[in-house]
Amino acid sequence: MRILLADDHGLVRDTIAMFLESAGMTEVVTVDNVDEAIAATDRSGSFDLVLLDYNMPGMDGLSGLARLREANDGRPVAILSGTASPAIATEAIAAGAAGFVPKTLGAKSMVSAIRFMAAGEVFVPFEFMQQSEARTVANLTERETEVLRGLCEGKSNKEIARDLDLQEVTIKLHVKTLCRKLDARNRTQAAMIARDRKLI
Amino acid sequence: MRILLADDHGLVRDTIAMFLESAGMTEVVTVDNVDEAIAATDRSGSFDLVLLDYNMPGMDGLSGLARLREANDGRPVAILSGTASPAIATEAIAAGAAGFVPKTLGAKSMVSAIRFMAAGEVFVPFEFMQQSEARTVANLTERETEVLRGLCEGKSNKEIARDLDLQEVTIKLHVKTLCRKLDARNRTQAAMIARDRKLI
DNA sequence: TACCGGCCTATACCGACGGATAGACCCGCG
DNA sequence: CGCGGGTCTATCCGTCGGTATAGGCCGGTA
Repeated sequence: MRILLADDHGLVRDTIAMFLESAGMTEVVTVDNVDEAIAATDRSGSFDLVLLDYNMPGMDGLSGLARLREANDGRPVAILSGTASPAIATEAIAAGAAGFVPKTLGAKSMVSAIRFMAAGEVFVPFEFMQQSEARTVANLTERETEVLRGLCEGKSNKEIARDLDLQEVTIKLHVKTLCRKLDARNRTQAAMIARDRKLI
Repeated sequence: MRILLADDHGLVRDTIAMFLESAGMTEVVTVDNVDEAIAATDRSGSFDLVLLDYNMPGMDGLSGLARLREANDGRPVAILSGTASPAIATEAIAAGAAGFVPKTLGAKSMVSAIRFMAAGEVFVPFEFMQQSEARTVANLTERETEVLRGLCEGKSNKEIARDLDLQEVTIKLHVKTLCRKLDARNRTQAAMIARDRKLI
């Protein structure tokens, strides 16, 4: 199996390459930027799999991915990254990546993943995607989060007041401060924002 | 690599087993129910990977998974299914499954997946999880979905009316029917339900 | 001690929302 | 043709939500 590995961190690149060769990959070509990667495909034909570091000279977000996909004649191109988020992984897949390999993956697992992607399947580690995406907590007090929970359940101020054993006016107050903190214009938008940012 | 394959469909079971053996698995034991699977682990020790069909005598949801996990000394046990939903897959992983293999997976990919899981990683096919989960559409008219979209953006009736070039009263009407159709008590709950059921 | 911030309560106002009812238009279908 | 469903509009009314102002309580801190 012929692999092209593009990563600008020399140490990472070389150790991965050595491991892949010892795992039985017939040829592992390494480069340290996108342009060289394209040159490599021109020189020696398309690879069974191309691994691209997400943070690398010339990548420019996902446009480097598109260029390599074209250069590799539509055969699988995957993204490799130590830092990227699940959202970026999803974008990459949507943009046609064959998979997403976080550098936290174990070496043996990486080999299996590479075989998997070379077979034409899409690979993304499950536990990586389950990461709950930063959860940008907006400095809410305990009361406010309780009220926000009620909002997200579509309750009225009166109901929330009853549930928390408070007065309705108090809930109104909290809702107002919640709207200010979350930059929402009303309770509905506050609830939607809360769900988006997963701070329920 | 020693594999235990438990599936009550004889044809599926035998073809998968033959393919796995031809792919270099040293030993593939096949059984057709949970009890026999446990007996197999007792007889010949733990396996590198156990594959359990989700719909099989004795499975009883995910309790069969728990029994096999114990019987296999904590080594990987994965779920195999042709029908189960992404939600069930997520549950299975949460319950300690090593992965989830839909029967739509290609044979070569399945072998890679098995190697991956045997290496201790959690495997779930990305495109399988992306399936947008039924999208239980609640028979909404075109207008209603437009209004619902506005609701989900936290807009007021007046704003929605302006955007759709209608009168505010009309929006009120649609909001009311939306609440009835979605079984919501107010706009906020309607918006949350819409998001949950992914019908925006 | 005095002060501050988080929390709770109260009163009051106004606009928005939710519900009911009713009339009108257009279009497809039996 | 009549009928029903979807759509838009209108009026009315009660409730709820959002804002403002003002004050009391409590725990931590300068």
